[in-house]
Order: sequence, then C-alpha cells, then structure tokens
Amino acid sequence: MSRRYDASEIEPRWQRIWEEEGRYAASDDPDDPRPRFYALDMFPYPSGDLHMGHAEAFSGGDTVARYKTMTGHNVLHPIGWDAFGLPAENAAIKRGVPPRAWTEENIEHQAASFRRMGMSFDWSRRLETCDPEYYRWTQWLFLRFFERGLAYRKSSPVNWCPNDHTVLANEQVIQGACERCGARVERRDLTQWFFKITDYAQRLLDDMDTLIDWPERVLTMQRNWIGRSEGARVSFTIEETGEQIEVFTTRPDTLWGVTFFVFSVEHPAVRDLAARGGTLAALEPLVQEARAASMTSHEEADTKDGVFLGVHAINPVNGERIPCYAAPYVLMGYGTGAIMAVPAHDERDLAFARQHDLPVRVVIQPAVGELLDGPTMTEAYSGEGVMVNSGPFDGESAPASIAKVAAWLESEGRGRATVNYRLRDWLLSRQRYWGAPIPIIHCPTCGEVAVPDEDLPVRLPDDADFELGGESPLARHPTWKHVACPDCGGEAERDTDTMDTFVDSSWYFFRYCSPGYEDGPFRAQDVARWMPVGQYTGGVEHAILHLLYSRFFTKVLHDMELVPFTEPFPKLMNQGQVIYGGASMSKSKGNVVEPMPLVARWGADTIRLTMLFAGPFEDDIDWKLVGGEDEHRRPGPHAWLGRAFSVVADAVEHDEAIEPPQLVKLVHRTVKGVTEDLERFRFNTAISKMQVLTNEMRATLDGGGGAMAAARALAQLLAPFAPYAAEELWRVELGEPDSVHASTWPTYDPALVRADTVTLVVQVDGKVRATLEVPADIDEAGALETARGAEGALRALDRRTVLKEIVRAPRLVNFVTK
RNA sequence: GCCGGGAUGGCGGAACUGGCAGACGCGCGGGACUCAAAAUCCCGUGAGCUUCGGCUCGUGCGGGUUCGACCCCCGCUCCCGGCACCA
Repeated sequence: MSRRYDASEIEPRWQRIWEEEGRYAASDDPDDPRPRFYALDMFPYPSGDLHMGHAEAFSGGDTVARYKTMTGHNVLHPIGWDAFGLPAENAAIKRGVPPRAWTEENIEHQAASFRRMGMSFDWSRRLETCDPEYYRWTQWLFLRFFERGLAYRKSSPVNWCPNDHTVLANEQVIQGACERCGARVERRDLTQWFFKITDYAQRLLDDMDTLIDWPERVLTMQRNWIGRSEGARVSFTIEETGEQIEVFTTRPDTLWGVTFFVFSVEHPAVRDLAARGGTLAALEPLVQEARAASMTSHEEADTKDGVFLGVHAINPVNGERIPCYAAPYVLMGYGTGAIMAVPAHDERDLAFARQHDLPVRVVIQPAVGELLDGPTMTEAYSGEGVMVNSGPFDGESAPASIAKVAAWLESEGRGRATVNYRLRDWLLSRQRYWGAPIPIIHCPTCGEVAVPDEDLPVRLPDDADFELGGESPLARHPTWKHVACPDCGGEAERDTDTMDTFVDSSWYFFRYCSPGYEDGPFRAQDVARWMPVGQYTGGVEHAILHLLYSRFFTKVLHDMELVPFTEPFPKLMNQGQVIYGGASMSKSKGNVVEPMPLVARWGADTIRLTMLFAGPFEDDIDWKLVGGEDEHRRPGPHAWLGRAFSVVADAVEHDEAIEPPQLVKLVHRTVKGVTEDLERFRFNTAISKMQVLTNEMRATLDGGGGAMAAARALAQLLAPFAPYAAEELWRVELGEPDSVHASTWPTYDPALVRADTVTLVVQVDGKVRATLEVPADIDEAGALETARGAEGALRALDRRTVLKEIVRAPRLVNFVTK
C-alpha cells in the first residue's frame, strides 16, 4: 500500500542532487525582480562538531530562509565561521596542533554536518574570520576607527585572566570570573587598546526604540548595560589641601543631607590625602584587597568597611565641614570614584554611618504625619517627599525638584546637571596569538603609527611558540615584530597584541554581501541592497556582547558614510537553549546529547521537526522530555513523516477519486494557518496544523475519497521544515519535474477558508449548556431563536427567569438569570 | 535588592481581539493484525460524581471588574534568566 519512509536513503540522495543543481545561491543580478531577503544566523564558533544548540538555531533560521525563497524572495542565506579565538590556541598548547589546522579541521566537520542537516546555505559566500583576506579588512576597519579617534591606547586597570594569560573586556567577566574558563579574574594596570563605544552610548540607547522586533529581555539587558542615569556633578573642596573633588549624584536634592564623604580606595587622590591625614597605614590593607579583586566585582567587600582619611571636605551648598573616608563600597569604575554620603536617604550610606557613628540628617520628609528621625531611623528613605533643612529649597517636593536644584548649582558655579553611563570603553587588546594582529607600529620617534593600508594584512606568523607564560607568542617571536617605521623609516616594533574576536564578529554580516571583494571590506551598493538584515537568528547569550558591538560598528560605518542605515538587525529572534533533564548540557554532568548521531539514526528532517515542534522557538527545549527517554524509540515526527508518505502515496494511487469539499476547505485553512504561523515564527503550531491535515487526509482516503490537492499542498507546506521529505514527496511521489524548494508557496482562497457553519455555544449564566452547529451567517435573532430551542438550555432554564440575553452571533448566546 | 520572562492534564505544549480550556504530539490503557514480537492501524485518556441523560470542580495563590476571565486590574507565592554596593 505505502512505501516505508527511509530517511537514510532519501536524504543523502537529495543532498547530492541539490548540490549538483546549485540551489540556494543568492542572486546579485540588479535586474532580478524579486524582493531581497537577508536571512542571517549567528555564525558558529568552530570548536568540535555541531551541538544541539546549533541544530535548534539553524533549523529555525533555515525554515525562515526556505519559506522566504518559496514566497518569491531572492534570499541571501550565508554561512561562515567565527574562527579566531582562545580554544584553538589552547588546543595547540595541549596537543601540539597548529591553531589553524585545528580550526580548519573543525570547520570542515561542521560544514559537512550543516550539509547533512539540509541547510540551504549559499556556500559560495562562506567566510572564515581567520582567513588573511578577511582579517585584512578587520585591520582596515581598525585603522579607520584609529583615524577617527575611536581606537585609542590608554593605561588603565583591566581584567586579567591568569589562566588564559590575557586581558578581558568587562563584558567577558561574569561575576568576577573569566567568561571562557571560569578562572578568578585579577586586576592589572596595563596599557591597552580601546574602542570608544562610550561616544555612542546615547545613540545606542535611543535607537533601541526602533528595534520593536527584538525580544524584550535583550533590549532590557542592553539598556541596563548602557546604564544611563541622569543627575549632577558637584564639586567638594578638601579643607586641608584646597583640592576640588567631584562627585556624581542622581539625587542633588539631598545635598543638604550630606554628612560625610567617601572615596573609592582606588581613587587617585586617596593616597596623598591619607598621607596628609596620617592614616596611610590603615588604608593600605583595603588597597591591597581591592587590587586582588576584579575590575567589575567587589563582592568580597562589606558595605561597612572603610577608613577615615584624617581630612575633611566642605559641602558647597552649606559650607559644612564633613569627614572623608575611603571605602571599598565606592567603585572607581563608576561616576567619579567618590561620593557624597547621604545616610538618611541611601541604604549603603546609612549602613556605613551606623558602623562609624556618623550623623544622619533627614532632608526629605515623606509626608505630613510620618516624620523621619535621623538618629533613630533604621531604614534609609529614598521615596518622594518634602525637602527640609535644605536652605533655599525648604518646602519643595523631592525628587521633582532635582532639575531646579541642578540649575541652581550651575548658576552658583558649584556643579552642573549631567548624564552618567555605566558603559565603559571596549577593551580590545588580547595578549594571545590566534587573532587579528593590531595593525599599529610603535616608533620611538613617531609614536603610534598606522600600518599603511597597502601593507595589510599584517599576517600572523606560522611559526609562533604557543607555550604560556612570560610574553605573548607574538612578542616572543624572534623576528615578527621588528619593522621599519612607515613614517620615518627608523627601527620600530609592531604592536604584538591581537584583537578581541568580537571585533571580527562585529562586521562579518557586511562581508557576506560582497564575498571576495578586494577593494574594501564590502561594496557599498551590495550592502545597501541586502541590508539591513531581514531576520537575525541566534542565542540570547549574545544579548550584550556581539549585538551591542555590532550595533556600534554599524553606527560608526554609517558615520563614515559607508552604510545608509544605523541598525544592522531590525528583527532578532532568539532560540531557546536545548537542555537535558532540567539542566544545561555539560560533559561533567554527562548529559550531553549530540545532534549528528541522531541525524544518522532518524534523519535530519526528524531532528529538525522534533526541535521546531517541541514548543515556541524562543523557549528552552528539554531533550529528555521531547526527545524521549529511550533513544531507540521512534520520535513522533518520524512517525508523522511516515504517515505523510503513506497518505500521499495513497492519494496518488487513487488520484481519480473525488476530493471532498471538507478536505479542500481544510487545505485552504491549513495553508492560511501555516503561512501566518511562519510569519510569526510559530513553528510548533504550524507543524501541528500540518499534522491535522495529514490525519484528515487519512480519514478521507479510508472513506474512499481523493486527496491529491491536499497531498500537493502538504508537500509544499512541509518543505521549509523537512526539506528532504518534502522533496521526495514532491518529485518522486507526486512526479513533479522541478524541486519543491523552487515551487511557489501555495495560496489560499479566503472564500474557502470561511466556514459555512460554526459552533454556537449556548450558555446559562456563563456556563456552557449546549453547542449547536449553525450557519456561519446566522443573525442575532436567528441565533437567539436557535439557542432557545437547545435542549440543554431548556433544562438549565427550567423555572428560572431570563433577565438578559447576550447574543454574539454566530458564536455565542448567554442567558442571564441572576 | 533591581530589571525581564514565566507558572495550563502523567509530559511538551495549544487556546489569535475577554466567548466550547486542554488543539497537535508524547506517554499510558484497550483492541485489530501476528505463532509471537516489532512496526502499522483503530478506540479511549483533566479530576470527582452519575439514575449514563448528565452534574460538579478545574489554567500557581487571594481578591476584583464583567453576562462571561488562562486572557484585564490589585495584592501575593514560587520558578527561570540577566545585572548586582551603579551613588
């Protein structure tokens, strides 16, 4: 009756044929009339083979790309590799394999797996960031940033990973530990390269309003990371030295409540002040402790710790003399590294005040009748209220008065309104080998000199020594760094650091538009045609790092007039994680499931469908629950594909049988539903609708009816999800000459989608008492009439008085009796 | 602590604008086919009660709005994720 569904035979056959046919190449023909669509997946990092996360993300991305192709778009669906980075270098150290060899091997492995998965990539645009023809342009972009003052070198305290022997960006430090290896991050003072992303803080924030198709959580994370706060800078004078020290505060309305002053222990003025006040010995341990901690996290410190510096500050608003402290709870990395302490209205200041017996003065009273008392209060009050003890501002309501106070400070020359951001400049130097060398030459006479564009790329030497310790591999290389200065010709040295790999990944999506272009990173007209990206798909782990950096790069390129837009990815879709047994997969837990063995066992289509059917794309998938406890048990989607083959084969066998109108209508409804679901990336419900169609086809065929139109629609609707099975159904079972993936997405007739009859629900007091099939175009009177006659309603209404009738023809009638 | 997202059968999930809660699938139970098993197909499957007609309860908890609430409002609990002394 029906042939057996055998993915292991079907899939490799079509994979080969598709490659011979050269499908999936995007057209750069400017006369191609089709609208363009750029379907982009976050490019993978080549460590080992594909994992379940890749399988999930790329299954979704490929479904979108294939759907867009079938709906008449000229689709750009490229693939490449984020190929620089530490794991390659660590593998080299551990196993003696050169980083390039290790990387290439993994890439070939992953590329083969992607092909096996049936991904519709345009392989002709494939790129790798470790290719000199790619990093040449990474370096070129660095030099453009350098020219514009957006790449600069400075000495600053930085995060140092003692395990990976390199510095890290703030974004790569998670709770005081290295994002990559988990080692405790140390603080070091080093001279390093930075990108001036802080210049773009406000634009990065403002333009988020246009990213309406981004997940809310990603926008929130970026907003928090940029961390804009409005407030004021106020200058305090140190009584003993006459120095002016600035603080940043979001609450200038509490200035009259300042009772002490606190420096970060790392504040540049602290040592001298402590020396002056005779408290250097007490300060020293706190300084040492801070040094040991990372840049971003001081979690070891207690808010109550701190030492008196022996000096005093003068409050500019009332001339009061207040003691100065140094304390670890004040961060050097935020604001000015010094704060005015208002213990009555700030929790941390209050804790410190109580510990050190400092006065607490209330300057905001909440409301009449609930007066706060400084000496006895146990909780700081940061809410709204009326200003008291605040000189000219007594009686004003706070914090509404902030703008007024800031204006007053400015007119008095004691401060000014300002905006502060948490965002720091992007530290991009890495003291490692496997990255794009920073194209700068340090000349004893000319200083920092850009490598001339024509000398790019600055190539990595093949014969570096990767052993850890001492200097970085490039610094240690016997000849590599020695060059003549491009300006004066004198002896000079190359910068021996490489760039953070996030620099490579901040522009790869532009390169896909102009693969192999030799006169720049991309051709402006190619980018203008293809971009911004139509749909970007990838993991939420890039919510801050990659996505913020790429937005920054795009804005800089826009300012350079190289691209006509300011946001690269207007639409973003985050797939959920694939976990196992409620926990993320990890070797140490022994719960890692690999996708490729499952593909070998059940076929790529089944694995793709299992992932997309398991739930909403953005939700996590627990493979233990959806993949089945027993790996030998046939997955549900595999059984469904088997049924699909059997119904299509039956339909063909009985193609002379009449296709009943209910089935034809269901086909149209299914086309409509699947189309709408795809537009909203609701893959799970799209698949369920196809399953309903399959079930109905089975029933129809069993009843002697035909199902040819349904079979054709099913093959086409299935194509974006299960490309191999759909192709087999289309070309082999249905005998179509050309690929299903080149066919035009089916359309539906709205007249056929509309139902002739609908279910009328009859309620009594909101409870369902009967359901009746009624004509879809029934009017209110007819609906009411019909409902009155319903048996269930009559019974329920027995001896009750109907007070009101709610009629919503044709769906519902509700009799209200009380 | 702050911010964001959640909580629906044994399980994954569905319910689009406030109108039949549980689509579809998994699992489980029963049956057909088979010497048998696997595969496949058919039927059943929220809970309790039932005179087998139905009835009652049911979407984390407590209130509210409404003819009607998984959906809207107020107050909680718990879970997941992010940030975390941000002045």
